[in-house]
Amino acid sequence: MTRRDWHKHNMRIATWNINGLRARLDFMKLWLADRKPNVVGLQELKTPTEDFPHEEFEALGYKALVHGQKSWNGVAILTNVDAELRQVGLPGQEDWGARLITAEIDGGIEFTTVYCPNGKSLQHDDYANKLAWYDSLVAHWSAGDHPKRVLCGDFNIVPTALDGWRGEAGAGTIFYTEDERKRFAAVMDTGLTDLYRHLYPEEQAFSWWDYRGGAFHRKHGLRIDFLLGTQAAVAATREVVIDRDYRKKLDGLTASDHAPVYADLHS
DNA sequence: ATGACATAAACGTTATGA
Repeated sequence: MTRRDWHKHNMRIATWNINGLRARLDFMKLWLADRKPNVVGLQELKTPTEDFPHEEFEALGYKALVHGQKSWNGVAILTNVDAELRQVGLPGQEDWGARLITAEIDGGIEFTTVYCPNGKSLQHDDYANKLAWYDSLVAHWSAGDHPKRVLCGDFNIVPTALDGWRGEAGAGTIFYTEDERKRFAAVMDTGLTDLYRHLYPEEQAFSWWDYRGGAFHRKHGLRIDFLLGTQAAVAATREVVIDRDYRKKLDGLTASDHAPVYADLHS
């Protein structure tokens, strides 16, 4: 079996909010070499598209499709298999940052990664914008059609009490509001399943911890980074890992405040 | 206590993040 054929049957896909591509480059290389993912959705590049360091990833066998911008936001798809760009930006929401990119992956997966708006606070205009951005995401996603689709990224919503360290006490506060949870449910209702939660219905596992106040060690985290898939993707999923070891400092390098999340798919 | 950390920005202070 050639390497190309192997990838048609076994695919490791991932999502990772890296909190600054240029600041995280050396750390990312260690993770890529260790976990060897085939497709990675990245969020929060904080880098203009034209400054993306393609050669650094090409040296590791990856090419990148990039939707960046200066200072903030920015998404990309890294692949070591063939991929074709399908969509750059969320239609109707281009003014709210570089937050969506889609590629067709060799082997038959349509792969989209998103960096959903944070919202800042319930009183802030960004909160209403966050809800509107989700409405646009649902409309855009519903207009598409592909048998094997993955929507992954940093969703900035805590879907259930189990997914946030504050549990039921968080209800009604930002990330935990009914309005946000309705939007997340609307995304799921387009025919998507949370790959981690599907395999581990009762586990409490977080993908983000605040840098401040020793949140990681105090287990004050949130699960806000998701790999969502259609039934064909769910059926192919063999394992899902929230890679919390890579939320820790490594060889003196600072980690992102988000852990990578990856899934192994077989077909 | 709106702090704590970390990142980027023609910057030594401010905006953003979740």
